[in-house]
Order: sequence, then structure tokens, then C-alpha cells
Amino acid sequence: MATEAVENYLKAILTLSQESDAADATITRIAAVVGVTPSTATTMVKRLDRAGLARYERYGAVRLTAKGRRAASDVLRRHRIVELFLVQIVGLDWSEVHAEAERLEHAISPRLLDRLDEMLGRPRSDPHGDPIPDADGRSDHARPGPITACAPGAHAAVARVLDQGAEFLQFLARAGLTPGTRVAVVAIDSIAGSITLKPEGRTALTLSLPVAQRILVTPAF
Amino acid sequence: MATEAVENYLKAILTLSQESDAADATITRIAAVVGVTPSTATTMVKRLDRAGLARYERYGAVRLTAKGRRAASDVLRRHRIVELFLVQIVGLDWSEVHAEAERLEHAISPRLLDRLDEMLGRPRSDPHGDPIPDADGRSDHARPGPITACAPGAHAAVARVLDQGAEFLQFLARAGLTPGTRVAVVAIDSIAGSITLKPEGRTALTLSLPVAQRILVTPAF
DNA sequence: TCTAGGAGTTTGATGAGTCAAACATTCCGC
DNA sequence: GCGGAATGTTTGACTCATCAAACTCCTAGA
Repeated sequence: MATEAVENYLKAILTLSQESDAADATITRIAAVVGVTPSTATTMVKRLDRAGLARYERYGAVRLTAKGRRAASDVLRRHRIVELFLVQIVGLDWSEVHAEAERLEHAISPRLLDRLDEMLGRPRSDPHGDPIPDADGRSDHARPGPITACAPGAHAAVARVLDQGAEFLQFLARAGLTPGTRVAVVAIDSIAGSITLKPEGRTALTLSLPVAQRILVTPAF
Repeated sequence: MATEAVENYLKAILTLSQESDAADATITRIAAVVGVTPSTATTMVKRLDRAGLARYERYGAVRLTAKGRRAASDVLRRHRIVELFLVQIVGLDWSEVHAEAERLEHAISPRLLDRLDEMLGRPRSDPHGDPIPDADGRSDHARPGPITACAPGAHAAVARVLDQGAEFLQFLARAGLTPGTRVAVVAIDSIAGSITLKPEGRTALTLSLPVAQRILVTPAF
């Protein structure tokens, strides 16, 4: 189990990368969210990298690995369920619950969490509209959509492929575009009708937009 | 605010010194309760002394100062209210809540604690019979009272018997209700004017309330 | 009264988490 | 494309919490 501090960094990185304006999770921003100095954040992010929870290179942006994303989702889930519980069952005010949940989220067992979730009727989002990741770390936030809807520069995870033809699937497999794979959208050229993708650990490739449209992705954090 | 570790040491010292058999809070015992090695406990107890929370001299017993007792009481109060809350409101089983409360007690704010206390009707003891210190750190601890004042389901230890008649005492001895014995209050039927008790290791028995009133007990841990 | 062994202490080490200050790199505006 | 501002990194230091190993103290029984 990750320490409290590690959980806080993971959560910070996840929420930063989820922010609409596609802001990278940079050291300074992470430090600001967690409430430490940049030097501390640097040290910690290195630890996350060593632990396989994030990927990071000097002067580069920080990205969570699948494992890190899973862990961060879990923290977020705990946070939001606790918040909702404190408001709906205990009757605290929304203004008070954030700070409270900030501490309780690290102390709650899976068993108790599930019980609270049950009492609340297994909510899918909190009243802020923030999605509550399910017990498997998935959140509605990321309803899969065609990769062609991603902004250039975005990262996503392949979720589903609509074309079931063997030839197409084999092509995707060779390219490294299997479900679960992270992929970066390098460029979209609507005039040429093409999209350039770079699957993690592979070389980039260019597809036609109609073909790419059959590849559904969820935004990656 | 004391760290989590400090709170755990304080709690350990308080419960050790409260134990009926007048056992001193020694380093080895504290270490065992907290779950660390004696060398660690020595180091920590020195810190408690420096912080004015405990008094301690080399090779001597550890005693809490007023300030330390106050802080320890507070931890105990948080622990027991959380336990009670988890059982009565959340519906967890008694067997599960101790470990949970062990972590939550360090993460709960005064505001939330008070709210839980309110939801529970400001209880004075938990179903184990453990007293819940009030917000000022005072606890009913161990003032013996008639067993008829216990809540059904409570556990207690026989402290004193007011009726000195031999016949009555012999009856109690045969039933297993000797001072020091732990006893569970199974049921109280005020209409029938009877109380059903189950001394530890014996079969249950039913007494009339006027008779039972002469049996004084202390809440058991 | 002497001593064996249990209880307690000290020492030196470690890892987590943090900061300030000095240094390095990157990026943006001209 | 250059230079300063913004950003990021390194270094050295500190506290908290912990342990193992070596040591010291105390006491109960022969």
C-alpha cells in the first residue's frame, strides 16, 4: 500500500492531467497542488518513477503508468465517496467535507468504503459532477469515443475497436494499437483526411480518418 | 497536534495504567501494545517526556502528565465513538471495527467527531462497556454501578456485592458471579422485573431486578 | 550474596518526507 | 537567436519513526 504522501501525489497528478485544458502535470503544478516545494516534488516524482507508478524524465512532464492511474483512481474514489457520505448521511456541509475527506481517504478500508458506497446507492458521480471511479478504477468520465475526436497532443488508451475484420485487427496488433495500449495523438490533418498516432513504445503511424474513427479510446491521464 | 505515532503511544500508556491489576506502564509493555521494539519505545517515551506529555526516568515506569492524559483520553474518545458509529450507523460488525477505528481515530476532526457523537445520542460507553471519555476528557471509568444500569448487550466485570448474606453470596458463587468475573448483560425486562446475565464460562441466569441491583459492576474492556 | 537472565538503554543505521539555497535548463519575448 | 524569467534539479540538512546489536542495569532465586 502506498503511503499517504504517495497517494496525495498520485491524486494530484491524476487531477492535473484530467483538467480540460490539457495541462501537463508539471513539477511546479504538482508541488502547488500537494503543497510542497518544487524540490520536494522532484524527489517524490523520482520515487514514483522507481516504484513504477509514473513515468518521468528530467525537465519533462509527469505521466502516470497504468498502475499509477489505477492507484490514483482509487484514492479519488475514496475521496469522493467519503465526501458524499459526510454530506448525505452525516449531514455536514459541502464546504466542510473536502478537508475532512482529504484525511479520511487515507484511513478507510476497502470493506468500509464498499459499505459507504452501498449506503449511498452506488453513486456514479458526486454533486460537483465529478465522476466517482468504480471499484475497478474506471470512471464514466472516460466514455470511449473515436480517437479522431481527440485533440492533437492528447493521450488516450485504446478501449475498443469497432471493425471486427481480421485483417484490420491484425493490422492494429502489428501497429501496437491493441485495447489497453496508450497512444498519443500526434497530429490531425483534416485536409489530408489523416491522423497520426504514436502508440506507446512503437513508432508513429498515419491512418485515414474514416478508418481511425473505428478506434475508440478513453482519455488517458 | 500530536503525530499519529505519539497518539498511539499515549493511548497505550493510558490503557495500560487503567488496567485493574495496577500494572505499571513499563517500556516493554508499551512496546508490545504499540507494536514496536523496546528500543523504539524508549526513544519515543523520552520524546513524550520532553514534550511534557509524560514523566519518565531511566529504568522507571512511565506516567502521563495531566496534559498527556488529556490527549490520550481524547484519542480514546475518538476511537470509541468511531467504533460505535461504525456498528450502529454503518452496520459493520463489532469484530471488524477495531482495526478500522485504529486508523480513523487519527484522521477525524473535532467537528466531525461531535457530529457522530450527536448522531449516537452522546453515548457514555460503548457496547463492550468501555467508557467513552467526554469532550473534556473525563470518563465514568470504573465507578462501580448496579448491573441493572447496564445496557442490554453490555459486558461488565463484577466489582462488589452489596448484600453480604451468606446464602446470597453462595448463590452468586455457584452461578459464577464472583468479583472479577466478566459478565454479559443478555436482556433486561422491566415489565417482568427481571434481568438475564451470562457470566463468562457459565450458563445464563435470570435474576429479579431488586436482587440484581445489589451487584455492582465496572464496565469491562 | 552472587549471578543469570529479563528489562531497559544506547548507538548507529535506515527510509520517508520535507526545506532552503545553489545550480542547471528551457522557453519566450524581443 | 539571445538573454532573462520561469521552471526544474541537486545538494546538504533536518525531523520523525523505526530497527538490530551491543551494552547496562536490576532483581529474584540458588
